[in-house]
Amino acid sequence: MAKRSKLDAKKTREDLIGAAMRQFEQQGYADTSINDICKDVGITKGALFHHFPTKRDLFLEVWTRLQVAMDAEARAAAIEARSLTDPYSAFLAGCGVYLKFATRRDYQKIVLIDGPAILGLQGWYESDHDLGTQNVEAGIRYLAKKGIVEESRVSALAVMIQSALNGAGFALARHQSDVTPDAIYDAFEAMVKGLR
Amino acid sequence: MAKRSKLDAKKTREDLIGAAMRQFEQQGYADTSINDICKDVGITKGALFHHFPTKRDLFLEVWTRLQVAMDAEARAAAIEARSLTDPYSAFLAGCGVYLKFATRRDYQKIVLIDGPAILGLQGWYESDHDLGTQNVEAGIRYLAKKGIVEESRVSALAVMIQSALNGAGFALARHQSDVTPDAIYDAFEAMVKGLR
DNA sequence: GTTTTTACATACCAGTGGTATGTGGTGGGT
DNA sequence: ACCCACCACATACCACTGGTATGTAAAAAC
Repeated sequence: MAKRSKLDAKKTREDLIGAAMRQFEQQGYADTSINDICKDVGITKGALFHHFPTKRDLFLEVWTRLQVAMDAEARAAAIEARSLTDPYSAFLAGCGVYLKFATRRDYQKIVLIDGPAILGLQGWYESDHDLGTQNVEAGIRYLAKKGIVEESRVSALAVMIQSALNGAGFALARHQSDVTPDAIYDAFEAMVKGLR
Repeated sequence: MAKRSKLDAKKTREDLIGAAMRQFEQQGYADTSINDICKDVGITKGALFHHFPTKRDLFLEVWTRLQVAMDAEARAAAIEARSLTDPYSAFLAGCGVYLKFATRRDYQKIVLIDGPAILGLQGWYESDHDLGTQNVEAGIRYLAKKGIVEESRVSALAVMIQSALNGAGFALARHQSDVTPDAIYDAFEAMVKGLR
């Protein structure tokens, strides 16, 4: 046992998050046991509970990592598109990134499916104020400033459009014959275009 | 112990479902223990596992009850509105009923939040084919027949609009100042009207 | 009237998340 | 150079969980 330095502690913490990320994605939160995660990392429960006071806290960390990754990518895409083309397609670009994440297995299982059940609706929206909502709402608010949608509808549209993208992600993950990525993009554009 | 007839068995079964419904709503699936439900009903675990082979099956029964109730109400509202006015407002009437359910605490907690985590995406859609999706899709398909939306977009629009209504229900439940029922209805109409 | 089935109760199990405590190495203060 | 508080773990233990195996008395079937 030569590992006691602070640097090694940081590493074990990251290992824990990594192992938890994998197992939460593959088996879900409920079917992932603390012991399994520890065995995966090669430590004992004492270590895990030293880094994370509860299983929920570990999950929250994993959840946050995914949200932050999504946020960064969406923000970058929106900013880039915004400077190149019109605000409308900039908004669509941001939505495209979010939709991409909503199709990913890990994002689905951890953020969209287990997230609400573990963190609760309160925690879901309180924890970092749900970066997904923030992004979509920022995009719509931008459209409102440009006069494309009505100011009073921004908040309501934001929650609905974000949810719509979530549902689209789920539908795509199911690989139903008539719900293809193209069909989703097409229908989404048709739905959003009507706002003008 | 005079209760052994089939009639009494039916009653205990209903009692179990009722108690489970309440506790699943108030404490969530994970924080509701089999023992608590049994204590509530006044029986032992042996009886519960006689009626439901697993905790998940009991949850599925509760989940189904809610879905069936929603389906009946939505179907009735849509049919009534359809015979009175145009297909478009008939569709809106059905969506209104679904939105009403999406705002209810029990429907939120059991069907929308815990449902996906417990049943999984597969089970969510397989169990009775998700009556919510069925209803929304039927409405949109009806609109397509009337030439109001494009036939090819029906499935994609269905999943997205249903999800949008879910998100709207959650937003309404949070009582945010700028997301009022009126704002939601207004924005939803604006979003759907654009499809024509 | 006997047998089978139903509707429970009882006793028990492995595994769970969580806690209390122990312990050896590390790093900062002097 | 020494000391000691603290840190990063390990160990041992806990109440409780969902689930099972078995028992049992009443009801239904024949």
